[in-house]
Amino acid sequence: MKTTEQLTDLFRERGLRVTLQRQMIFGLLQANDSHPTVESLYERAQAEMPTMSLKTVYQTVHDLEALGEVDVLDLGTGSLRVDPNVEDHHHHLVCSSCGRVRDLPVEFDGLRVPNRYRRDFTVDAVQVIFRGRCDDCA
Amino acid sequence: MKTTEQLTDLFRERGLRVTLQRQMIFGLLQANDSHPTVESLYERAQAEMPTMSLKTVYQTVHDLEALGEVDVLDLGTGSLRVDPNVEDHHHHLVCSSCGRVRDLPVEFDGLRVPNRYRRDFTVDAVQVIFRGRCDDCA
DNA sequence: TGCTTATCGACAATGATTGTTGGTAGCTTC
DNA sequence: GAAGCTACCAACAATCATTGTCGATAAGCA
Repeated sequence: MKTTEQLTDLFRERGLRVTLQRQMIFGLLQANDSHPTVESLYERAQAEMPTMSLKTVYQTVHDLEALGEVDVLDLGTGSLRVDPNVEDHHHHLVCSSCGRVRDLPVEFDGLRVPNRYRRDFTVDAVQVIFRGRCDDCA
Repeated sequence: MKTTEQLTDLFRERGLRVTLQRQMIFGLLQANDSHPTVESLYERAQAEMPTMSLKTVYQTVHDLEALGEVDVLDLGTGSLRVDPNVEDHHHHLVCSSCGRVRDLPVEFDGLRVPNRYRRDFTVDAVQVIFRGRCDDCA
């Protein structure tokens, strides 16, 4: 995703207002590869800004998603994960127990739907999820 | 998954009781490749057995899952999908709009997590989801 | 500086799934 | 075939993540 300054400009260009709350959320997501849940972003934000509301975090995350600055992933862990790395296409390794997520580079490119199975469908994305258990949970 | 008769035996072996409700659900899942939601199974069951409860469908589906007779999938469509095809490993093509699901054969076997990314993790499954739009939704 | 309106925070509502409970009915044993 | 044990049933309430509503506030523009 872009830097906080670039996001500020981008939001204003689109007629969106840049508030302290939003700037804090921008900051929490910068170079964050922990795939945080919305709830966990909220907790971290609230520690510094006690009036932050959960709704505001959801709202801002969805605004960022609409601008293509983050991916909001459902990895089957019960809640959505925010992934600010939209630059490098990658896959995910997920702990089935605690929900921890690790990014994986795409070393097996060319995953395609065989032609005869494409009928009636326009395919536009592949998501690969490896599931397992992290050492802390094993 | 096994036939209704085989499932009846299997349930009894495990000390589970086989009721009319469960047999009806077994029947609804036989050779069903539509990846139904629990809710849709419930609706179909209720049409023939008006007293069927949603809880019973959830319960039975989870019992079948525990016995390895169905997979319960979270494909990001908002509700769980029941997949009775546990025999042939396969992947899925999902319509982002209506949630329709099609099975895909595994033509790209050997998807592996590169060794250096496996540290601290024991990987035991891969899930590949192709996303797109079906013609009805396009 | 003042105005317009997007955003805020508080609260209630939704939808999918699970917990609880008294009564019922499968299965086993005799 | 009858009796008893207990898993299962259906109805209801509760939970969790997420979204809708709304009056008050403050961001950005003129």
